[in-house]
Amino acid sequence: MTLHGLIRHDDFQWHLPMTGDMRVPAIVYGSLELVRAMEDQALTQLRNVACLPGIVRAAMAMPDAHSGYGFPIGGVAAFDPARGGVVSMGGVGFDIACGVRTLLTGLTRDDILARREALADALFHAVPSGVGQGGRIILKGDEMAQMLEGGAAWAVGRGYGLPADLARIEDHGRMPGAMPGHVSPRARERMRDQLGTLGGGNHYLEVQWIERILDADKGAAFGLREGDAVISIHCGSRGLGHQIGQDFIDELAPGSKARRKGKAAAPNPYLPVPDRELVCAPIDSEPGRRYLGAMRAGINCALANRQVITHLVRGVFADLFPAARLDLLYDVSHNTCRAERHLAEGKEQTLFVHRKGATRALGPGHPELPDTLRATGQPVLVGGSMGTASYILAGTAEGEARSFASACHGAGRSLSRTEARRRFKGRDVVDTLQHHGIFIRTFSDRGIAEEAPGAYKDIDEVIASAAGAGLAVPVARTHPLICVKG
DNA sequence: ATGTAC
Repeated sequence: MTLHGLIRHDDFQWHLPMTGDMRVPAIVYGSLELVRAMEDQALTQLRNVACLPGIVRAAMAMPDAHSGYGFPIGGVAAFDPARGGVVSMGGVGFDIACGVRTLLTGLTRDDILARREALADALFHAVPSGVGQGGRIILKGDEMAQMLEGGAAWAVGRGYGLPADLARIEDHGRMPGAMPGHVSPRARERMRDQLGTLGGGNHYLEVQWIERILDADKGAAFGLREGDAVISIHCGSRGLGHQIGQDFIDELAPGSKARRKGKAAAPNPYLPVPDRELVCAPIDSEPGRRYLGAMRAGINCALANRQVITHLVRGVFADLFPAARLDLLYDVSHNTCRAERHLAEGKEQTLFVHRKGATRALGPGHPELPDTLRATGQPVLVGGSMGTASYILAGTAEGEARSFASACHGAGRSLSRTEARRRFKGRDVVDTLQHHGIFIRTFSDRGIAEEAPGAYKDIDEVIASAAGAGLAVPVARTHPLICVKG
């Protein structure tokens, strides 16, 4: 059958054949229900991505995909630098290295319930949240450049967290190749007091309990037990990542800001692209290398941010649950472009994989995994919407082969922020969730309305699709107890 | 996502 021009390949995979300027086909992973509900604009964007130079195999959409800036959120695309492949700001996403990390607590749901009000208040107090909010750490002198260069490894060196944390972070907590010199003064200025802050939008700090283990062996290997409490932190590179993306779009998209200011727009030989929002530069070009260097600095910023927040959370638990030890399960970014080795067109090659609202999912045996995770595959952390379940999955060999080792990153929006604000009232949403035993702490009623569970797809359906497509295997389903929301 | 516009 066909839907939106997609041809059904099997229960969870749909193909968009090459038409017009497409250089490769497009693939959408998802159940009939999810694909039927997918916005036309997300599919148009996917088709546009398939037109970009140097794209390899296919433009892909994960089951949680929806429309974004240029690329769909939930989009995956890999480019070959040797064939004019590009890097795109819209393909990384504005919030560079936005991601999730999950901490084990060794505590049970009942332990948390006994101190729930105090814990919710203490976390809300300890971790600054909200749009534009700064924190108590001010980066001075060379510290900004060191943080952008060193990521979570820098943070651990400064006493924020434990050396053992680093093995449980992508790239061991530090993305190599960062070029802080290509991060604008304005981007740095925005970050000056934002390290260790959650931000707004869909970012959160949740205490969750494991209501179901879905794969006993992998669950045990991850240290997960039914009834235990875990902590999930979802945030990114705050104003810095956003400013990096904006700076490069302004530079590379003629006719945007530079022209408005009366300056000559920087000549960009790489445009036109099918959509101005897909503005990009060849990986092997001066601006491409500069953006990659700045973007990698943005990745380190997000890794450092989640590391510092972890330290703040540990401080809270040290007060309220002195016996608890908060071990890091894993930290994954879901807005990145990474150079990775993949088997494509019959040979192993280095490709630049954009994952925008998509999670890397390495299968068992992958050399980049730490020894402790080598046998199970990479933990794939998929955050649900506020008040709904989240999942922990594991990467698979099939996923490595099919989707450049990528899986979904969340529930995925089903309503725009504007539409969500129109339909829901923040106060009501908080009351309803409280009634269901989920404690929300926030400064922003408006943010709550935008993030209402009803504005998101059904996470269970998304996970069933990712699992059905073989992209990752579900290991545990968690449910929120406390949610600190920007 | 975002000092939700400079």
